[in-house]
Amino acid sequence: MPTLRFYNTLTNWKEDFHPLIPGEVRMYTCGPTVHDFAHIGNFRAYLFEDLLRRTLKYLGFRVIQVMNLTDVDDKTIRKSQAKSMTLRDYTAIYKEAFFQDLDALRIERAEVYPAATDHVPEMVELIRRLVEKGHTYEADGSIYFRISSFPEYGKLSNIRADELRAGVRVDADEYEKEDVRDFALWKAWTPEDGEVYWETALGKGRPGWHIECSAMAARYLGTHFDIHTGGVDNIFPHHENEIAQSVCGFGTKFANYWLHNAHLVVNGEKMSKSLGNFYTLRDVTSAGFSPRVVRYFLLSAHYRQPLNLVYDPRAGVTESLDAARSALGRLDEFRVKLTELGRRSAAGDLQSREVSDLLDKAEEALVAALANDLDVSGALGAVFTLVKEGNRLLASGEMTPTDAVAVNDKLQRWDRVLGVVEPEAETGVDAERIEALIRERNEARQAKNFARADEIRQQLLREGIVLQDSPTGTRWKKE
RNA sequence: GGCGGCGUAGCCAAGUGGCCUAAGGCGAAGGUCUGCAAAACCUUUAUUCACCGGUUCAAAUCCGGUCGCCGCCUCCA
Repeated sequence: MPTLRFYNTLTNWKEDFHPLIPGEVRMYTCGPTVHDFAHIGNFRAYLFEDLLRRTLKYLGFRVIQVMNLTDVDDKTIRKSQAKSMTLRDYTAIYKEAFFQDLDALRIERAEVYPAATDHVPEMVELIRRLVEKGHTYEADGSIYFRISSFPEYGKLSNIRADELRAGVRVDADEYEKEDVRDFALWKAWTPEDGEVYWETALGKGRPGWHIECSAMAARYLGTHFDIHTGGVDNIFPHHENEIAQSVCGFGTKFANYWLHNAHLVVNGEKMSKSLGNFYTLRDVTSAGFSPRVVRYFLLSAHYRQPLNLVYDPRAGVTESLDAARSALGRLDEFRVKLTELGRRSAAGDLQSREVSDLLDKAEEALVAALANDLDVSGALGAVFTLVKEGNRLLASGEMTPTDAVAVNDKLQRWDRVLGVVEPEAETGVDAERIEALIRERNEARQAKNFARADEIRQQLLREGIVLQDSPTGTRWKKE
């Protein structure tokens, strides 16, 4: 097995990975704030984390992943109030939608999805520890973390107090903070919070945003664990603050490796509602692209590289997703041929030397790429090199039925880490009727009645069914 | 202004000291095959890695500088 290496934001270096407990990886991944549908840029982050956990498992590690659900913050409170709903009812809608999207995108479930509102006692306990150790101060009933009490503050992001851009707004209602980087651990209740509050030892109020991750990570992973991930935008202040809270509160180290994914950009611009280039998974699937195509696209570039989605459906521009769909189509065609040939294999048949060498080399290339800081482009390169070589052997007749089974098995095995090989289940298609029409067409072709044959081809084409004749029979697929 | 990332073919995108006269995908051109149509296969599509210096026997890869792009700088993955 090649050495597994990750780029660690903490050290700005690609490092060899060594988990705290051999063979086991504990990771915390920042999850969604459930006040709206997640957009496909958000899913790039969750897909990166999915690739990370699948890669670790593929390489033989046991993985314990925790992803938080942030179901209380200013925005969420405001939006639920606007709908006259309780916080719980309101966030339930988006929690459900989030899990539907995860399933559609074939994102493996984490081991635990703790919701912030279910862990207030743990947060209160951590804040209490921070108060005891003198890392906090109180102002108007709210409790703030005092940055100056933690000399290591800024190590992750390399941001120093004197480097913060001068003149940038300091929220008017936070004038009482001693340092602009100080942040709220506990927010005292205000009338705008309405029904949203907890009566605790700290008073009536609600937790600050950062504290949930420190508290829930400790609860499910321990205070010192292996990997923490999130989008680059979280480096400062969120992750910096998590480190401060956890290290000061628990007195242990926090995460050993920090991995951050770059953003998805759309036509070279940041995705935002105001620019009108803001897309949810629902938007893209209703434009005719399957979640599998979206998964392939979002996964295809290295996670630390900004990924550009060339997409403007109103102008008919769908380049990126078209390319992804074509590439998957090529893979699907290959697998159909392998399956057809594989059916003729018999027990005791030998695999050819050439194919087994090809598979060994491909496996080596795939694993080496993934172990190198999740170089998924390199891994897909290995997949398509196998497709290309395999097609060559198929065309020249050098591939035996047993070889075909072996190649197909290999692709299926790889799908455990890639999650893009299996085609989407066809829905709304009457396969028996189509096959009956294909039989009729082939009889017509035998009888040289090509007019009838073409008629059937056209009829099916109107339904979006494409026929492909081959020496071994006629295949069909939905376009 | 500070911090971080990045600039590789028409487009997307790997490769971070020698196997690179640079993977893979999309697109394009020619050919083989084919009742039609497609797929597949073969060939072609970067002697070059933003630019300029330097280190080295050897650089897309390391160092310095220049130009350009993106992100973060208080709650956005």
